[in-house]
Amino acid sequence: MVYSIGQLSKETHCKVPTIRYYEDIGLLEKAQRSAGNQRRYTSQQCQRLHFIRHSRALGFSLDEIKQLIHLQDCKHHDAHQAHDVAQHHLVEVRNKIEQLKQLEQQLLTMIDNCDVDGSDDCLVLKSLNEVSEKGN
Amino acid sequence: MVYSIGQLSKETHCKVPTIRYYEDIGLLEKAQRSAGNQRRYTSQQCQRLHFIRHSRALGFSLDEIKQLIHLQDCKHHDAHQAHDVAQHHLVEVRNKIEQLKQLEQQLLTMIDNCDVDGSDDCLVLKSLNEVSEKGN
DNA sequence: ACTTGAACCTCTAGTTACTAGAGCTTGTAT
DNA sequence: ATACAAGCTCTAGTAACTAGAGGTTCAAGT
Repeated sequence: MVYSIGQLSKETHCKVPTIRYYEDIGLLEKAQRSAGNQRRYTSQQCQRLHFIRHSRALGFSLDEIKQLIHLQDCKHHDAHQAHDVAQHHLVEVRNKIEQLKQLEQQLLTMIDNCDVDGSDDCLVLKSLNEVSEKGN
Repeated sequence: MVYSIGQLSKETHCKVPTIRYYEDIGLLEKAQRSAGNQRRYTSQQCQRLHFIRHSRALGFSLDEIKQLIHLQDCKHHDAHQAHDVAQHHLVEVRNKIEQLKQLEQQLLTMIDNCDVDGSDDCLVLKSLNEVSEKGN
């Protein structure tokens, strides 16, 4: 099976300029070209792009994905390196969730305070104007 | 009270280049200048920068903050517009939390599967290679 | 008054992960 | 043979800053 860039795009739900971008930064190897200089992809490359998109959907950065791909290509890697990358990413995701939950609470408090008040001024603005001496 | 940019930076925990950046994009009004062309800030501007940093800490985008500032400056605004901006932001934060929780689950599953297996290959890579037909 | 050095100035470019557009060429179907 | 979709390259734009170069000003100490 040989794919044009448009076909690959449909297959992987990855936009055409994004595919070219991945090639530019060396995440996808340079595609073969047709007689007229158009990109032609193999199933292997399609598989790799699936891997990249799947990883992106899980929130891995392009840099992390580069590492994962390297681990895949390097036969003699430590079995647990990919595991470590994933583990590290999990920790980051959990931190992010914690941060956002705190944020949610602060927003809620702000909005609720405003609801209680029947006055002309929205307390949201007042609340944002209060200098929080706590954070850093 | 008059502040130099460095003093303002300390007061607000906002880096110097960031303050200049905010001025560039029109989020902070242009500062007065000393005889030697250095920026001089008033307490009002300090207050405004506090407002901006506080809002950023709550995850508002610079665009949203521009709206909030406009609401503050415009005397005859609808009392609930700022409320709406905050409410909308809250929804976004909650969506983000939901997404991240799903992500956390997928990562956990991936990592756990790998732990169970005692083989040479880390299943994290295998897992990322599986084409998920579900997502879009 | 003079000197030193920290803090300031402007301007350009880099970061992440793409996206959009201009202007041109190729592939394919009729 | 011709039309037009799809491809090509290259540049620039997005968000929210950050870093660096190369030069100027301020304030404190002598």
